[in-house]
Amino acid sequence: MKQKINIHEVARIAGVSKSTVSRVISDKGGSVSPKAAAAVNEAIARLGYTRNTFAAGLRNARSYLALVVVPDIANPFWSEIVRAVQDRLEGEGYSVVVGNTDWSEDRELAYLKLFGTGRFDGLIINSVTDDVDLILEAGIPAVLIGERSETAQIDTVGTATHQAATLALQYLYDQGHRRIAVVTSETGSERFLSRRYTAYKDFIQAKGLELDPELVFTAHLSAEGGERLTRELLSLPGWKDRIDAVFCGNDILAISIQNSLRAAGVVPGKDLSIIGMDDIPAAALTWPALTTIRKPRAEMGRMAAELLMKKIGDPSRTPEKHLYPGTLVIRDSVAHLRS
Amino acid sequence: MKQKINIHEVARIAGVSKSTVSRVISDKGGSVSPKAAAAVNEAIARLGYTRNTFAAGLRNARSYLALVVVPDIANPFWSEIVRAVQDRLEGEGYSVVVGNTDWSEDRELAYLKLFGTGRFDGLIINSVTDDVDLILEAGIPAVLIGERSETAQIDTVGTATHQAATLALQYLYDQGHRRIAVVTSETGSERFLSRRYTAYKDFIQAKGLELDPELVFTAHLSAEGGERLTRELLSLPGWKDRIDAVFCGNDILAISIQNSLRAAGVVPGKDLSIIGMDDIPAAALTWPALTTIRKPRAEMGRMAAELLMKKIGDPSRTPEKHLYPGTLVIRDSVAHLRS
DNA sequence: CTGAAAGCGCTAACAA
DNA sequence: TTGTTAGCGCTTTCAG
Repeated sequence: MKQKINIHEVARIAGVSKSTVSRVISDKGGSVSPKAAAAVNEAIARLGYTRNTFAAGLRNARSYLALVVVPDIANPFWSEIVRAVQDRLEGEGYSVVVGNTDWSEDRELAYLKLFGTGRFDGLIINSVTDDVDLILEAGIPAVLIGERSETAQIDTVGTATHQAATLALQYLYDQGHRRIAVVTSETGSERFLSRRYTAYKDFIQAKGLELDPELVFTAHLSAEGGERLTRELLSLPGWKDRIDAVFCGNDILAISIQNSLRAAGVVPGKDLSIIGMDDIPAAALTWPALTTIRKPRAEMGRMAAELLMKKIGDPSRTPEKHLYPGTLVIRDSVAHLRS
Repeated sequence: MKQKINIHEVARIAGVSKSTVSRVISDKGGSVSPKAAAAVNEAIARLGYTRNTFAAGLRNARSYLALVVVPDIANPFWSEIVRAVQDRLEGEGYSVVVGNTDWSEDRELAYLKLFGTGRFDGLIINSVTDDVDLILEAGIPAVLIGERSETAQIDTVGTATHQAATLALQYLYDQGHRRIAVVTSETGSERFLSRRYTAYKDFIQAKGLELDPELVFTAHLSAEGGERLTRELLSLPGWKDRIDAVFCGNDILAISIQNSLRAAGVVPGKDLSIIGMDDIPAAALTWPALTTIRKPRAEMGRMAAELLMKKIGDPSRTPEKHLYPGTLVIRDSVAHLRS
């Protein structure tokens, strides 16, 4: 891509100066006569000129590049959010780099370091460590995805975890389940764990049920985590009489548990009810189809992108927090008990 | 991120000239005395200096940014390849931008256009359109993933589709299957379709079987495509006597077909055998677990990254073509027939 | 509304 | 082995 055509060449063809060309291409509203603008645009079109991002970046310290860091890009929940971010940001002239942490703090730190090289204008992140201070100190224009941090200092897009969890639990309850196990993330911050757990505890109490600590599990929110958890669950003495439903941290986990259960001769949705969270596409394809809580992924991604644009445009802006409610998607993985 | 610390400042602290600092940080092997190098490195560490990529890019027309374009990032097959590319390239000081085409030619073209803005040094792509000419003409340093193009003009990493397909078909044959349906991609180039189809045709002929055109299906290689295909398949008059196995274009499709079949009361792996291709993680988790052909994803991604680095380093290099063989992974989705 | 001119931070000749 | 110097292409005062 030998690119000899630069702003100077465009100016020459259009019969104006470099400055005028610059004013036209950087739509900052610099005053240019319609005639001059037209001439420039024509020259640009004719030459197939594209502005050199390095030179521009060197001047305005803008890379038009955003970094999005998620824990698991192979999980459709995240890939759809990333997609939404991409769609929105690309419309804004931005490119998006996707980072995958695999729930690893080290990888997350590596991405934060990569950000430090000054290549990116902004960051959208679902933090594993939840180390907001690091981001705040570095003065990085960032948007958090996930309702983890309590900080009001930083723009956040998330789901109302407590509401969503309660929704799931209430449905299980309505179907006659009373002995409900809960599985939360084994990675992630204490705070995060406690949010889902808090909803669980609150619910148990509100219904006047008894909280059995052995019914509170943690797992890696992945297919492998589901297999491991199932083994753990089935090895609980007398589990059949102690558990009639499992509320899972996400769909990937829920589906994996379903499969593992069936492999062990337990029929999910009949012998044991399963409810997930996220409503990834696969949830509708499993056997039985998974009952779960849907989160508005596209909307969340779009909003995250939106907030980032605003933040980059005005770094001193007061941060906003957008929490979206979950909705119940009823399928076949929860049995109806007449208790 | 006010970054006042530049090469000049480093030079001042280290007591050398800007050039010397530049020589140290761009490890091109410019001759620098150990003593000077040490002083520079110390100054860099002390000031927390990171080189301004725009300025550097402006000089050497290098962005240290690579674009990877795949058809479906939510498919673990692709996300693992991307991961491998990332791992390799990040070690080289590169960042990776991931593009998702959704099998859409328009989106692919949009990414090619994005590349044209000069932001990227290189491209790794699984082309939907297979429009290699466009890439070639633009003189883009690129590596193709997938065995589609016949061109020897461009570096390519892929799987030996014919070999892999034959492996699958032979296994079905060995298990006693004689009426084998095949499903290839409905999108993608004619050439691509014909490659898998050719293997099928060759196999049928080699075994002296009769080719039934109605057993040749095309589908979108996705979960939705699988549902649709299953309906199509089950509506084939007398399918029970005409098909005893289905060879699928990829695992996502195969799994979806399994689920759809079961929903229709047909037991996969018993009433109808299914064999996939890719060996994505989910293949081991389905019910029944999917028999499939494994492709060396990580190795392929690593090699693609490798080739791209070489190409960027020396654009006039003769392109290489690396085709990896598939291996059979036997699980439970293929019945053993005593015919 | 437009043009001239001064760099942004870095690298690569070229000299020393 | 080192330092000096001239830009890379663009934006942005500052005059006009």
